[in-house]
Formats: sequence, structure tokens, C-alpha cells
Amino acid sequence: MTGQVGGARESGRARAIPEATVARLAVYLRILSGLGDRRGGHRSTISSEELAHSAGVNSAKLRKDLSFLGSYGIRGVGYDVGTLTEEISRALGTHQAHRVALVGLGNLGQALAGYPGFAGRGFVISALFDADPDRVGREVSGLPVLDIADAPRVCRASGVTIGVIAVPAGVEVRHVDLSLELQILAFHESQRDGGTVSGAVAVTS
Amino acid sequence: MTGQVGGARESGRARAIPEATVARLAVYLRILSGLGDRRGGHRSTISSEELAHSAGVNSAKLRKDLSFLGSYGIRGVGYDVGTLTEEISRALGTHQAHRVALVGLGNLGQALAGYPGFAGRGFVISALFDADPDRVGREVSGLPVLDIADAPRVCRASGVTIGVIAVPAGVEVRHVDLSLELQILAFHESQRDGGTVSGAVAVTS
DNA sequence: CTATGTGAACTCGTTCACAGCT
DNA sequence: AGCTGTGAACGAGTTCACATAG
Repeated sequence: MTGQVGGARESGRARAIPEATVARLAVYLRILSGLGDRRGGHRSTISSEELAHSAGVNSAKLRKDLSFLGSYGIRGVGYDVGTLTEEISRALGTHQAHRVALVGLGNLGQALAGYPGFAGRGFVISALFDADPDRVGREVSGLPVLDIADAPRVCRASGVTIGVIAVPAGVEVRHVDLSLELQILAFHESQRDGGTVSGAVAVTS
Repeated sequence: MTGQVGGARESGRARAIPEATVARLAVYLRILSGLGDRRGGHRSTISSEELAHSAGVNSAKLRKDLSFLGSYGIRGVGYDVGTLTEEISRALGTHQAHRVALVGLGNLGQALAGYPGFAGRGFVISALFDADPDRVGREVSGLPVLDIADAPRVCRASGVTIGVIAVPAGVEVRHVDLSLELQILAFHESQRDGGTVSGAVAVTS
């Protein structure tokens, strides 16, 4: 809600990366990561036009976004995929793995705990917590479920820096509320003639 | 991404509700719904100040938001809870139940199918689809899993208007990507000194 | 000649502050 | 007097268009 985001301690450069840009950088990074695999003749550069198209934004916005990281493009050519990946990773702080604690091991929490998708992106689920005594002590996906009361101590001790709260309601920084998303879609839906499917929410890992 | 949202066909009023306002109206509605229960002396009106505080926004923004629906407040008094609930519901199109199809019945999809939270807010899960032949034909939460190929026909026939895609990757209108949210948090985290937990994602129903 | 990097214009959303109803 | 409703000021974010580097 603040809009701007604190400037980095990094060397020289780095002004202050806008909130909206940070969100998109994560998207660009994912596209770049899944790029080396596919391209047959493994091109090592990519133009703003091409990357922007993949990300679903226009090229001017993409260039503006990348310019916050510094000048890593080559005029008349494009961006070196390796360098760009490296720089975005560095900016997002993804070059070092983040330890994640999962709170709440009901249906949803268990599904999340079993998902392999996080590890590949530098997020390691390091601790599980629940308030329900029936669940505490059990093991889910190879990790013991601990009492929520121990969370502060355990997180401090094991270096957990991010928490994922998978419970019916919770205090949060970023709130991914499915019902809310659905209501927003319902609004758009109600503005239409009333045909068939007019909107979708995708829940991915 | 368009910013403005089409004007309603409703009677007279209604200009064009901004995207950001629509998102918040859903929040206000939830607060109003869970209000009659708690308040001991069941007050029937609420001031912009109070509702805004509950929603975590300032009162000016709340009033501006509500003004898009028309003038349903009473100056010097506040808003009638019943009327306001009714009007927001109408605006969001929640006064009529929406039929939802769930696509993808892996861990996450099954968890979502079993969640009771949607029905209470006017969303009825009416059909389940999956592309995996091993899953098609099974039954989850009382509904048969159908082949994704039949989705267009079934959705048309049963009046499904919203789809929830719970698969590793998907085409979407609104994309709730946990890894992405985590990367954004990781960025904020990397801007800090490196204490303990500094951010959290809450996944709720 | 091509594609980046960026100041400047513009658009959308938020905040302010006060007129006006009850 | 109190609280809503809203025009106007402000600020963030996006788009434009072009100077500049390769």
C-alpha cells in the first residue's frame, strides 16, 4: 500500500523499485527460467518485445521495469538471458533459498505441504505448525507438525523468514482469498449477457 | 487491467465502478455479513468510520467506494446495515448463486472441492473436470469427475459461469499463484536486516 | 538500422477538505 | 452538531515517443 519499496543496500545503483514492478519481475523470472529448456537452438538473448509478449505486458513497460535493475540490455540486440536471469534473481532475493513455515494443516495445508513446486523456486518448507492438538505430533510430507505456540522459537532457531497461513481466516500481509476473487469475477459476470463461462480463477503452484 | 468496469444496465444510477472498488466491495460485504451475529444490541446502522476501520481502509475511501452504488447512507447517522448489504450484494451480483466448475482434481483441487466455505457465499460447485483418465469417473465430494473434453457442453447445459482451475499451470483471468506471492515477499524480506519472519501469505476460503 | 533506456504526458486511484443533508 | 457525498489536488503507475548506444 506504500507504493514505493525501500532502496537496496546493493552496490551503487538501485533507486527504489516500485511495488508493481516487483510483482512483474517475478513473472519475468519464471519465463526466463523455463526458456533455456524449450528453445531448440538455445538462443542466448531475448528482445524486450518477445519477453514482454510472453509475460502479457507491452514492451515499453517491460523495459521500464528492467531499467530499475540497471542497464543490462544491449541496444540493437536485446537482453542476455543468463545475465538477466541472474540480475532479476539478485533483485528479488531469490539467489538465496528462503525457509518457509506452513501454518494450518487441514485439507489445504496438507496439499500445499505435499507440493513439490516450491522447492524448485528457492522456497524450502522448513516447519509445519497447527493449533489442533490432534494434528500436532503427526507427520506430513516428512516433517513433524509442531504446536503453533512454539512457532516464534522454532522460526527464530531455524531461520524461517516467510510464513504461509492456510487456515479459514488469518492475519496476513498478502491475502489470497478465493471467495473474494470469485466475488470479483461474479461482478464481471453479472455485467454480461449471461452466456456460459465468463471468468476463471487459476490456483497454481 | 482496463481499470474501469462496464456500467450496469440497472435503473438510472450507476456510473462505472472502478476495478479497485469492486475488489473492496467484496471485503465490505463480508464484514457486513458477519456483523449481525456478533453485535450484542444488534445496531442496525454503521458509520463509514467504523466499517472502514474493520476493512482496514480510511473512511474517505470507503465513502467514495459506496458512492458508486448510489446514496444509501444517512447523513449525520451512517449506513443502514441491511440496506447496504443488499445494495452491495446486488452490485456484485451475489444476490443470485453462481455455479462454479472446478478443473483439476489433484491434491489442491480435491481440497477445494471439499471446502464448505464457497456455498455460504453464493458459489455452488456444480461440476468437476480433469484431463487424467485415472481420475475421470471417480467421485469427489459427492460429484462425479468428468472428462475435461466435455466441459464446454456440460457448463453450457448446467449454467456454469465461473471456472476454478487448480492445476500446475493454466490460462486465466485472475491468477492466484502462490510461488509468485512468495517471491514478492522474498523481495521485501531481502530488503531487511534478516531477522525472523517478516511476511506471510494467507490462503483462505 | 535495430532495440534499449528514459523523460514527459497521461490515466487511474487515493487523499483531502468541505459543502450539504438530517 | 454530525456524518455523508463529492469536486479538486495529489501521487503512483502506464504509455508514448525519441534520443542514444551498438
